Amino acid sequence: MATAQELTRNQTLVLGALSKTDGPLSAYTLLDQLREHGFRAPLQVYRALEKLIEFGLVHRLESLNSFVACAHPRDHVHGLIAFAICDTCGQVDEFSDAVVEKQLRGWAKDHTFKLAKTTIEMRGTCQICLAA
Amino acid sequence: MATAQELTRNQTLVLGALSKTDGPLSAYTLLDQLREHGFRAPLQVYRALEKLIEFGLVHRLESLNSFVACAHPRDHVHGLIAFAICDTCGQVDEFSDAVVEKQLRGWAKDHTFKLAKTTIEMRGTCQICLAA
DNA sequence: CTCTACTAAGTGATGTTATTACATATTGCA
DNA sequence: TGCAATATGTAATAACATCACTTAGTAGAG
Repeated sequence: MATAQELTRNQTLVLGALSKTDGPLSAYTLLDQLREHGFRAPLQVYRALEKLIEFGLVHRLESLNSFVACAHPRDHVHGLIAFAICDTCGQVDEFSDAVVEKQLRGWAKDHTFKLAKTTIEMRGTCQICLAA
Repeated sequence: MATAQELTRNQTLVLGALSKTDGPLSAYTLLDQLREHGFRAPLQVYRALEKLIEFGLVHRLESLNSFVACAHPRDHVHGLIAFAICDTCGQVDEFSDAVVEKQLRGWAKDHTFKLAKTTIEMRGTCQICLAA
């Protein structure tokens, strides 16, 4: 499997755009931002995203239909990841919780459910926006 | 706030369609099923869903862009709900886990994050499909 | 070296999900 | 009755995602 060392041009461009942005971006926002680099069609973005997600460099936020660069790309195998998304400013906080992971894996084991992927997304208001 | 006793015609139709179906339905599938009852436009479905979700009678599955009838509509105030979704047969298992809820609420408290809504969705293969 | 198989990329069309904007109707109640 | 609030109808459009087909690059087998 390819690693971060061997990203293609399109993958590099998409990851770059996500990395320099302080929050999630939709596929079409990415497309618009990358038009100046030659992107013409949604599929160019979606294909790059698919690989980047596979590599663990990008996460998809299901409740937002958007994408963020992974906050901890060095940790090759971080377990289950949770997100706290501020509905006011759009900031995303990425974290892991071993207890939550243990509980959910336990449920899956108890119910003979073969877990492929888990989504945990908390929506609300972040500290900064609460203060403002 | 309205309760299950006072659903409008459209809400009743949408909830009925979801209830008699053994799995999640998309808004447009609901629309198609309800055309014979006079539905003509997506908004009729989305507006009914919005209210039903507010009433706690329906849940939205973010990772599927679909909707399911609540498995425990009697429990007025069940806490945080998690879903196990079989990617093979589409079956959805709805459950609560007090420990998970405690952990996530704890994270929110520690980070002064005002929690509005939490999504937990596990994707994988259910027991029945594993056996098959 | 060159054939083949595989992976990546380009392009247009299309499919799917969700909302905006505006008009009309119904309901609860002073 | 008449007002306010809620619900509904309808068309258009926006936002998100994939399909089908084509072309190009790249790595290994022979």
